[in-house]
Amino acid sequence: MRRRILESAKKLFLDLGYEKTSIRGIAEDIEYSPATIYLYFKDKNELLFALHQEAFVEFAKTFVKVAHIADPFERLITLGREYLAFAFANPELYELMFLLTAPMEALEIREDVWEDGRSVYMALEMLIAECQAAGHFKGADVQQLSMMIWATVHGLVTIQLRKRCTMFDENERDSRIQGGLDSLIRMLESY
Amino acid sequence: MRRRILESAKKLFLDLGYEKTSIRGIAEDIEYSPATIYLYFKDKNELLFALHQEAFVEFAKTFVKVAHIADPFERLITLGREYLAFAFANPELYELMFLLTAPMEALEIREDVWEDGRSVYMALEMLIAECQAAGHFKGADVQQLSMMIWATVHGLVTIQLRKRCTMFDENERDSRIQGGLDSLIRMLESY
DNA sequence: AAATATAATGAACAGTGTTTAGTAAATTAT
DNA sequence: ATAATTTACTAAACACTGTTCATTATATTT
Repeated sequence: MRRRILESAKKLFLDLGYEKTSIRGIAEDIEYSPATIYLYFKDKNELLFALHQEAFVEFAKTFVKVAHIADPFERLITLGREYLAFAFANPELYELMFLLTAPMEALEIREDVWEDGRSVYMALEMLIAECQAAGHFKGADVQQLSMMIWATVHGLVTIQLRKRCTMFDENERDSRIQGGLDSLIRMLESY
Repeated sequence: MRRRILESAKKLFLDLGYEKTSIRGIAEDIEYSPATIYLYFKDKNELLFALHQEAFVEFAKTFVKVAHIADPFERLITLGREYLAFAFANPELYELMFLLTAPMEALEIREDVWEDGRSVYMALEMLIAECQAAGHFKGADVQQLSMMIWATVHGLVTIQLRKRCTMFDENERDSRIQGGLDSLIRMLESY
């Protein structure tokens, strides 16, 4: 039953977005009463946290996708592109993972560590360390550089998802965002 | 009256955060009925859009604060630091400006251009063009670089505000974020 | 003074997340 | 086989949110 709820929630969330996905909507979709949801999930935040975890499973495939690339720097660049591609192909999943407050509130109540975020971030740090070992980023602090790289791609996605590139014409927004990524790549190349 | 509503809304929003600020709460604070709010604002989104505009007035002081710095590159670096400082000193204002969906929805209904965002972004672009004219960022595309720089600082703020640096110990989060900014500055210095 | 405009409201509507006492069905114990 | 217990589910209600609208009181104009 828990599975059914999650599948319905995911479907509605992807179709309608976060704000339009209600407990009642999910209950109606699975043809149960709203109170039934609470037999399986403590509250809505917990439900969204479960979806957040599932989104990370999907997202992890991005890392798998680039794993075959032998050169660490090439892998990093491709990962950056794949990160943006994933975010724009799955905006709702990206919101669940990195923007919505609900999942992190659920985690905070539990006083649990954010294992999904930690493991993905550590993978990024290790990749950047690998690049450095291969001769890139001379003299850079891996931790700082990792944060900077993540912040940049995350910022690009966020600016787009939360509609903060509307100062540009519609036909120019994508190229502006991609241009930001290109600029990052160029800087990393010349580091 | 419109002023009173805005002041109350701002106060409650800063005190309680976005999710806890309701039309009824504002109405109670000014001792009027909730329906009165709608005599002055079309809906909640419009109210939040008005606050969004006020937040930009505050934010613009960040630019004024660095304007006296003669060297454009120094000005840019200081602006970056002030950007983060502003965001962390005024998280709710930053949310209104750059994260919440409500203000942009109000703008979209109106089919208006995002003048606040545009003017601030253009100021950034001009500052970066000025740096380039002074000899920095050789060969860089100003538009791309501007987007990249904004995305980075915005990403850093967003990671913090939306609690996505909880994979780090609490006593290390600030230094990780600041480290990301330091990394950006270092890269800009060596560009 | 009468007519009109303005400012404000009580009540209600539609919707949201959540809780709880109760019920029906399934399972276990006697 | 019957009684007791457990499990799965729900109808109803609560507290709250954003919003609308017919109505009323007050101010202004004719």
